[in-house]
Amino acid sequence: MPELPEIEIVKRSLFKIVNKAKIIKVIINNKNLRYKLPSSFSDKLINNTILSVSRRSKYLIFNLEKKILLVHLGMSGKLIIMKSSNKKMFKTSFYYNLDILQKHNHIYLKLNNGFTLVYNDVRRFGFFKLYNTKKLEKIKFLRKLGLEPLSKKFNLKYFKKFIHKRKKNIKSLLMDQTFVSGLGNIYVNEALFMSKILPMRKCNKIHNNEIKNLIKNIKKVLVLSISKGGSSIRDYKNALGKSGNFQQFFFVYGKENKKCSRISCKGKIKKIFISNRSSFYCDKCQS
DNA sequence: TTCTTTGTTCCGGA
DNA sequence: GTCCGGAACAAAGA
Repeated sequence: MPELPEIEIVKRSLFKIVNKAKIIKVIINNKNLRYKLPSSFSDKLINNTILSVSRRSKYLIFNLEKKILLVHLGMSGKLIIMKSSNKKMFKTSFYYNLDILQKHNHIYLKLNNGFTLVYNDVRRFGFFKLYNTKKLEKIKFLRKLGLEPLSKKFNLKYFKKFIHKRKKNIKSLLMDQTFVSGLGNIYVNEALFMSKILPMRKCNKIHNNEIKNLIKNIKKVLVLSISKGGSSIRDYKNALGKSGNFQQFFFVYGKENKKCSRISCKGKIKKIFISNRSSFYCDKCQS
């Protein structure tokens, strides 16, 4: 499930391939993504040059000359680079391998540099949206997003101000994209474990030193994950077909009934549902 | 057939 | 008006 680090890695891995490349052909196999692609999509996208790719939260922003192509990968979306001449494929992130099914290739963007960008999505919860503007503030998906977790402004002061008079549980707060944007279920579970805070704690009952530690751990787990992805990406050409190594860094996510990974802890990882989302925590060291 | 998975949106109640 | 939790939604695999 792509969250901020995975999107960041996709962005970085796309950098050399798509920058300054012109889209010379658009093939749509299935327009029924999260939002149905309008019939004008191909015509409006073709002949545009990709000036750069940036990221905001879990969104990829393809900066075209006079337009913006906004891409969200949903829960199973993947961008794959294909060498047009020999159909050889390169993954753009490490959280998936290359055993992908052709039938889930929904969009092909053929570039003028010999590469084709392929959008593959089993669940089709992702989307592509083309805007006739260069102004990010005009895009409703981006307008309401909270701070980037890695920004300096995401600190104790901001945290305290936001939770003033609020009392939702800490896990739902961290999942709230209008508060902090880019975290998903996995990193929220991991950061709370690292901070020894139970996911169901009310956010207004968490002490300042705990909040400081939590903020530190959120940044830490994101940076660590990006660095792991980076190292995997660097040799991705040699790692063709090799499955991702992402899961090995999880402490709690998907570890139900496993022993707590803290050496001195005798606890067990429990699974509960909070706001309909699976939540994992150690029953001994998180409180 | 039913359950699970996700981020996002919407809605009713407080 | 604002906040919160729960449900709905998209699709497909187990």
